[in-house]
Amino acid sequence: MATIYDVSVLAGVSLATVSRVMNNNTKVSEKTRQKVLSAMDQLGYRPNTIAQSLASSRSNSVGVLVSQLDGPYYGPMMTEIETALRAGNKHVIIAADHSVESQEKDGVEFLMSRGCDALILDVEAVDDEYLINLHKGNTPIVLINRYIEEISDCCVYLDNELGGYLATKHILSQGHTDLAYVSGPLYKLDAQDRLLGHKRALKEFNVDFDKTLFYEGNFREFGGSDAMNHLFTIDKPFTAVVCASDQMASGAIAVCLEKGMKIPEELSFVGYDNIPFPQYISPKLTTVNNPIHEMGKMAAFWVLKHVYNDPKAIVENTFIPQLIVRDSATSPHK
Amino acid sequence: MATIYDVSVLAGVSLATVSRVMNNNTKVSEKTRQKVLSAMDQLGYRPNTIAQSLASSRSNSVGVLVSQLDGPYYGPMMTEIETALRAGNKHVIIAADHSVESQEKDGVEFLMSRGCDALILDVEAVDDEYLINLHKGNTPIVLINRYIEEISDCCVYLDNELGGYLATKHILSQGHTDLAYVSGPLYKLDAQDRLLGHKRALKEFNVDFDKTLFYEGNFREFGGSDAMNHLFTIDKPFTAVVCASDQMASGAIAVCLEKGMKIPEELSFVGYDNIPFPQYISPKLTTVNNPIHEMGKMAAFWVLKHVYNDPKAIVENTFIPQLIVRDSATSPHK
DNA sequence: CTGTTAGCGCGTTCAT
DNA sequence: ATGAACGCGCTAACAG
Repeated sequence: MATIYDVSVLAGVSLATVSRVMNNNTKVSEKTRQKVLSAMDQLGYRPNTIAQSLASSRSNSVGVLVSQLDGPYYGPMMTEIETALRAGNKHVIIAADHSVESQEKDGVEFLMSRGCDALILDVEAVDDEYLINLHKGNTPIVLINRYIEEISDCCVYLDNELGGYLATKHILSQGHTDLAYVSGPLYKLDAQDRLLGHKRALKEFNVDFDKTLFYEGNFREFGGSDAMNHLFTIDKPFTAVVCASDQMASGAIAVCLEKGMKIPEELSFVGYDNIPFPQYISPKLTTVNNPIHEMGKMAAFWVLKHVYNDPKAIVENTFIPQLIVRDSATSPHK
Repeated sequence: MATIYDVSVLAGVSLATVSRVMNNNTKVSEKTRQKVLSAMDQLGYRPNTIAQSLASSRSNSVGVLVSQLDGPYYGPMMTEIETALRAGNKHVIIAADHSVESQEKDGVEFLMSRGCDALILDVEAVDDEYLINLHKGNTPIVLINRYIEEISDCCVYLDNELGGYLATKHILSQGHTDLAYVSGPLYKLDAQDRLLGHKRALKEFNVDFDKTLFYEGNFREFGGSDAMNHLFTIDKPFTAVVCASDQMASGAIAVCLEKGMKIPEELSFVGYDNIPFPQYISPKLTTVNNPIHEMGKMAAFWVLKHVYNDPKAIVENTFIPQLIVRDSATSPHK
């Protein structure tokens, strides 16, 4: 690999000049600039980014920490982050914790020691205080899917309470009064907020929240299956089930279809997230849009703007969920 | 951030000694070793990996290039790669091309200039020659999902021809003789191989391949929908459709269910990949297992073994697909 | 506008 | 077993 030195010799200029044309901060005469450029070209020169980082104490890489890399949720988010950052010529270093506190902290340390210029975090196990402290450090952080008042400027999040409200309101508006609710794990903030929204809608329609028709799942497909299997054993009628994720809704619907039930005629469903797959099954899932890819992009833009001073990056912090009506919910059959 | 120098001062030893206890190559007396260790501890010292890389010309990071980050396919693969590599204390730098040749080459350059110790590539647009040349370079590469004879030792792949054969054989064994085939894009090798396997099974059962019942999709859900919409317009009977991916199978089945058809009674389906989702819909999809996460792990192990000399990493290159029988295919109704 | 020089933090010879 | 000194490839003052 050719170095900056080789280039300088071939071009007949000094080391510094070569560096200048690369970073075009300072003025360089057009003539020497061309000499350098052609020398770089001849040698097939590629700057050693490691050395650049060490000298400039800037790694041009941003760390991304998420709980998992698979699933319909993080994939699109990662895609947008990578695309946005690479367009700005930055790299993405990823790490996965598994919603385990120690691993989340580990991941942060790991990325920081790698000299990341900033961290994009989608963490749920660590507490607010830890993040507030982290925010005071030298490495800028941006939080996806989490709102902390004290550091709200670096939070990119969805109004999950509103989303929960919209989903349940849609069901109630169609005349249902006996609703089951399949929640996500309640240690997660988004699960909590969605439930809050659910309850608000209930109150608005003067429908009582029925604890026995509540099930805490894990956001995954089998969480939904488990929920239905449970709900069918207890002896309470219900005409609709509100699910806190599309994956759970899908798992739940599958159980019903297995039993030969007609959906939505016998039972209505709403999901949450608007992941691609349930658009392609029957019945097409009515759900709430979770613009996770947009949030990924915004987190990347936040970094581009605040860390790399990219003026083109405009960021939006708050996202508003929208109801997406498809075929899985209808009025209750009497 | 404390540096190696700070540690050396606090411990009352030289710079070199600190470096020695970190890399414990050379012998250090137990006494000084402890002094250094405690000094590091007190300062909360974390080595600057950038500096380590520059000095040792080893970045401890491996580049991963895939066509996309989302979808049920790459997520699990990335998860395994990240897990395996991080266990070996290596980082993952990711880049996404979009199956576009120029972007694939760009991605490779990008990762190499970042000083990656090795590259894990899941590329499909560049030709064999390019990869063979790359293989001659200084940066080791390992290919996922691609077999190139000349560099077979660094290929991790699935026998897609066999998978295609198994899927179709399963259908034929149940008595179907009129099969439609929904293929992936034929510029992709795996799509080609699956089709080859399909044809081999056909020949074995003395069934002619019917070009009019062939559709080239894009591996995605709507590719399957498009296929069915097309197949229903042409006036040819068929009792089963073999799909080259689960996503296409799902899209195809959805179209049928919309029309009120009974699956598999009126039409049988086989998929390919064994992604999670179609296990949770009705009917549960019969498919061929594609151990993509295993392949990701093996690629990581390959790097651990050949690049970082990890003796614990044992690697397997070839993977054998298996038929997974569920509910979407049955004998044809007469 | 351009060249000289001193680090960035660490690994690695050489001596001792 | 340990320390001094040099170099990895590049950026960033500081001169000129």
